[in-house]
Amino acid sequence: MGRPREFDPAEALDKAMHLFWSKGYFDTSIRDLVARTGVNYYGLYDAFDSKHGLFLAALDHYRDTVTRDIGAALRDAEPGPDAIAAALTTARDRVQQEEPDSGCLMCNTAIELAPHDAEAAGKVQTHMTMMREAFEAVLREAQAAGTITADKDAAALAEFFATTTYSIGLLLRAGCGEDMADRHIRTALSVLD
Amino acid sequence: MGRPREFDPAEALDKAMHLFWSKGYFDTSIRDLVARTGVNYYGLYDAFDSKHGLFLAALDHYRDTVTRDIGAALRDAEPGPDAIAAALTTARDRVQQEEPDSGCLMCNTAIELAPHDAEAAGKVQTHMTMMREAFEAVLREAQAAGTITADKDAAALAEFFATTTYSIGLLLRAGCGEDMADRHIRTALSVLD
DNA sequence: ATGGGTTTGGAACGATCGATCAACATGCAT
DNA sequence: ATGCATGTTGATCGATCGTTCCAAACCCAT
Repeated sequence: MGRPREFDPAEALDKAMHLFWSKGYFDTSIRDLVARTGVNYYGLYDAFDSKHGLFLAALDHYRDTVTRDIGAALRDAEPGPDAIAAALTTARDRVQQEEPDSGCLMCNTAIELAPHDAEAAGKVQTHMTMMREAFEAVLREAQAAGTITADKDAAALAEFFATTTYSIGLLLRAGCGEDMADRHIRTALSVLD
Repeated sequence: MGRPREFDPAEALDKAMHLFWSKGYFDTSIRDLVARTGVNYYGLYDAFDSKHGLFLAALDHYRDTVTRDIGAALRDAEPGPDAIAAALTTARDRVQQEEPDSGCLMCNTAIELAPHDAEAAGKVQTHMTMMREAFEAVLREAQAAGTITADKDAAALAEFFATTTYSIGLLLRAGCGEDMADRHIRTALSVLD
């Protein structure tokens, strides 16, 4: 009983994630978050404990939405170079449908917080590992199917493409433009030739 | 006449650069800078105008030292795959001799400030262009000398390796370790095969 | 030796930070 | 209809932010 809350925590988290995504952790204030989410101070603290707690929740939400879409694009295609290309271009698109120049939240967090925030660093590491494993699974399937030559090191390639996904976020956040991101994807894919 | 200043602005700038490099812009306070440089508030403001001015000066100083070393490694080697490899491994070393996990100041700035700070974004763009041009010059020489096949797109490769240099900073700052950076370099170099 | 001009060291400013709290609003259980 | 538990609202907290300022320290020109 008691008064029911007027906001939807999931919706608030999504809005908070987008703000952190655009402005980063330090440059986003609680007041900014209150304004963006429409949720009052008490509600935010009740649901997420602290600014830091809200940020960690936003990282999880990012993994469950944006990263999920990239993984889906990777697995939906026939295992081979096209699947890798689909994942990378999906990363580009998924990140560009955001406010311009937001980049990738995980990449942004890796740089802004990882060296000085163990919890955030852990989320980034987990994310990076997830990406690497997803790429590696597809690469091994592709090698089994013969769409990628078997003499290549699948583990090393998986790491490389996971890092390339981050690089796309980096390029877009740096304001280099979608064209440069595309050229980077094309060149990166040539390691499969 | 008047009392002579007790500190060397160049030395102070170098110390400030290392602090920004490690902690980023927002998480570094003027008080931190005063403590690290040993220079008083007045001296810092007199020499660099503001925290932002000091940061921009630090970016220039970074270009003139760290980036310069990478460019030197690139040009000192025989034009070809080895020169590219030398530049990338120098980037790795030059960045690792810093406090662990500092990464690359330009890459860090691209992500932390570029979308919301036009001046910082300009410095990053200039830096990126410098790197790209340096790689492109060497790649064209290598193609002329025959150490890299002439059918490859030197401009696209130059962009790719400039981005790869940033990626190395990203990996190291994310705490992925030097081994992963090495594997990334090795895989990236395979686009030249 | 002394006066004038500059730097030093750190106190102080207003603004804003993350976080808390108390007064008020609200809706369910009775 | 009433009481009570919960949510809302926005003022407020102490800390810290970037920046400014001032008195004391200092050196050089005279």
